[in-house]
Amino acid sequence: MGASKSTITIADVAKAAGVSTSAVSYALNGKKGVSEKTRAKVLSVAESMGWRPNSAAKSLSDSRTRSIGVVLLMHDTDEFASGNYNMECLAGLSSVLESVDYSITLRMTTGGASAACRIHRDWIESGRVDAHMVLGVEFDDPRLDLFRSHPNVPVLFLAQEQTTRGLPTLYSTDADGARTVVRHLHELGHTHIARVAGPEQYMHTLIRDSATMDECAKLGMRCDCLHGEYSREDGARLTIMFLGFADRPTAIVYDGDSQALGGLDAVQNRGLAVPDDISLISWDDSAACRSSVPPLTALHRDVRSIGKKAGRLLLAMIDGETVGAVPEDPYTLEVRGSTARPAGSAEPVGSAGSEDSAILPGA
Amino acid sequence: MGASKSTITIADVAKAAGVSTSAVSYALNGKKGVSEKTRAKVLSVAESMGWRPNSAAKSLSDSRTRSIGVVLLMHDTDEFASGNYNMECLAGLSSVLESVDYSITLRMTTGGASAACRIHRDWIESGRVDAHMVLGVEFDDPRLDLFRSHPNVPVLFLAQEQTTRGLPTLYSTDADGARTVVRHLHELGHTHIARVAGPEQYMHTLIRDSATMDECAKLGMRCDCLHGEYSREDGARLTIMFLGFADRPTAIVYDGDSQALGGLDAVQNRGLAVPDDISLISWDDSAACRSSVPPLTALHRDVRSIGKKAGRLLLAMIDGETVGAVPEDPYTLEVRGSTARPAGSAEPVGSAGSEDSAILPGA
DNA sequence: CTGAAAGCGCTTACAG
DNA sequence: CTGAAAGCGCTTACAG
Repeated sequence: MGASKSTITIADVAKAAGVSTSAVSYALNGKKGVSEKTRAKVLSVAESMGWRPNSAAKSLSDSRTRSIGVVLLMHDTDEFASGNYNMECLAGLSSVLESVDYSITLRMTTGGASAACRIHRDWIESGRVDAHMVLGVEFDDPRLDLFRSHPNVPVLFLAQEQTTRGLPTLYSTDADGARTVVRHLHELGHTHIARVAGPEQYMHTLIRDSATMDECAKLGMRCDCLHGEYSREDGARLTIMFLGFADRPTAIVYDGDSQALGGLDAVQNRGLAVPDDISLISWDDSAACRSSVPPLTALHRDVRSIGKKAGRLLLAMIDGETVGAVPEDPYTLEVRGSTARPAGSAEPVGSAGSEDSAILPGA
Repeated sequence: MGASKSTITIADVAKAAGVSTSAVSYALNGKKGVSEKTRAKVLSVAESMGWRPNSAAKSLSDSRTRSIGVVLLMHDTDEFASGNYNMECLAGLSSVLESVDYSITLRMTTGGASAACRIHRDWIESGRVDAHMVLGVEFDDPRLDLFRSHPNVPVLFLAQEQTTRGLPTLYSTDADGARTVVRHLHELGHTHIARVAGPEQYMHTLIRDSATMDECAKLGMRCDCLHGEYSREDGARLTIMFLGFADRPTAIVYDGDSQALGGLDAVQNRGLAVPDDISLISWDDSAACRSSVPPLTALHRDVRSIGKKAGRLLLAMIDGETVGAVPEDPYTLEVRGSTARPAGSAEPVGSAGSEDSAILPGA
C-alpha cells in the first residue's frame, strides 16, 4: 500500500514523533533549535511516514516560489534557428536550477514582446516566480521599462548590453567574434571579404557589422556587406550577388548556418570549389555545418553553458547579490575545411593554417 | 510612483472598501454572496490599489497550483529532431493553458526516464503541479509504474497506446500513417518498395514496420526494411544498400526527415533521378523537406495542435474528467515532387497523380 | 447580503 | 532545547 491516502503534514509527523511542529520544522530544515536526538527521531519518523513538504505552504510562508519565469517568443517562421537556441539555453538553466530544487515556469507566446511583457508583469504582481529571464529583446522592448520600474525584482536579460543599459544582462561577445573571424581570414591572406548579414532589425547584426568593418579597416581589408533573412534562400541569393561582382570577394562570412548552407550550395552549383575558389564561414555552428561537404568553418558558442551561467546569476540575484552586465563565454572559431588561402596567394601572413580542425579562442 | 512598496493584500482592500475580507474574496472571484453594489465598490477599490492575488496563498487555500508539469528528456545527440518536436508541443500546450492562467512547470534532464521519474514523484508528493505531461516514453519506463500507483494524479502520456495501456494517453496514429504511405505508392503503381526505418528500440518504429508490412501484403506489394539512426548518414548508408540490390525497389520510405535528406543526396550522387528513377517519401515533415530539390513528399503532422489537444485533455482531467486513450489528429500526406509512377510503368492504378501538391487525409 | 472565524501547511520569533 | 502561538494571503462554511 502506498502513501496515496491523504496528504500528510508536519503536524502528523509531530504527533507521531511526540514533539511540537516547530521542532519538526527545525529538524527537517537542518536548523538549530533541536537536540540531535530529537532531530534523528523526527527525520526517521518523517521518512517512514513518507512526508514531503507542501510546496504551496512553503512558498506562502517564506515567500519563495522556487521557480524562475521565462517566456519564449514564438515566431512561426523559423523552424529551428531560435528553437534550438531556446531549447539548449533552457537545458542549461534547468541543470543549474535542479541542484537547488528550482523549476522553470514557462510560457510561450506568439504575441511578441508586448504579450511577453504582460506575462512578466502578471508574474511580478502575483509573486508567481522568484526571478525572471528574458530573451529575444527587441528595439524599444516594453520589458525594458517594466523591469526598470521594478528594480527590486530579480531579472536577467540575455541580450546585447547596448540595449539593456543598466539592467542585469548576460551579453554575447559578438564584436569579439566578428574580429576573430576577420583576423582568421586575414591570416590566411584574404584582403577582400564579404558578409552576408542577418536582418538589420537586430542589435547584434549591427554590432557584428560595425566590428567587422572596423577590424577590416585596421587590417587594410575590404569588406562588402548585404543583409537578409536567416534562410537558405537568402544565403544563396546574396551569395550569388557577391559572385557576380566584377571584383569578387575571396571569402564570405554568413550570420547564420542556414544562410551559410544555402551559400555553399549556390557556390558549388556555379562550379566553384570551396575552399579553393572561395572560403566560407558560418556564424552559428550546428550539426549541419559539420556534415556538409566540405565541413564549414564556424564561429561556435556553447548555448547550454550560457544557460548555466544565466542560472547561476539568477540564483545569486535571488540571494540578494547585485548583477550588472556579464559577458558570455567567448566564441570559439572551429576551423574546418571551408576556409583556406585565397587562390593564387602567397604564403599565409600569420602562422595559422587551415589543414587541421583547430580551436581558436574568440577575442 | 508605482505599487512597488509592499505587497497589498485582500485585507487592505477590505479595509479601504469598508467591508470584510470575505466580501472582498467573493466579489473578486465573481461568486455570489455580495450585492452588486458591494461588488462594484470592491472591484474598483482593488483595481485602484493595484491588488493582485498572491499565487502561493491561492494555491495553498484551494490546493491548485495552476501549473502543469513536464520534464523533457535531453539526448545530447540529436540536435533538432526531438528538440523541435518538444518546442512545438510546448507551444501548443502553452497556448491552451494561457487562457485559463495556467503555466508550464518545466524541467529538463539528461538522466533519462529514471531521472524524469524522480522529478515527477517529487512533484506528486509536494503537490507542485496540478497535472503531469510525459513524453519520450521508453520500454519498461519507470514512469508508467509511478503513475499506475497514483491513479488519482492527473497525467497524460504522449506515446503509443500499446506501451501505456490503461493510462491516459494521446497517441499518434502511426499505423494509419504507414498505410497511407503504402497506398499512395500503390496507387502510383509501385509494387516493390523499401523502408529505411528508425531504431528498433522505439515502439513507433515497430508499429510502423508491421503496419507497412501488413498493408503491402494486402496489396500484393513487396517491402524490404532496414533500421538505422535518425541521421543523414544512416539515411544515405541504407539507401545505398537498397540501390545495390539486384532487384532494386522503386520507392523508399524514410522514418525521419534527416534520413530522407541523406537518402536524397545519396540517390542523386549516384546519378539517379528523383522521382523518375526512384520515389522518396519522408515521415516527418520539415522546412528542409520543402526546400530540397525536388521537394519531398512527406507525412505531416501538426505538432503544435497535438500540444493543444494535450492541454485540453489535461485541463479536463484537472476538472475531474476521465481520459482514456485518445488519438492525435491523423497524419496528412503532403504530396510533393519526390514521388511519381515507377519508371516504365503503365498508367497509375488509382486516380492519384503526383503533379500537384495535394493533401490526402491520413487513414 | 454580510461579518467573524477557522483552515490550507509551513516558518519563525517568543516565552518557558 | 522545546512548546504554544502568530503569521504568510487567500477561501469557505457558519452564524447573523
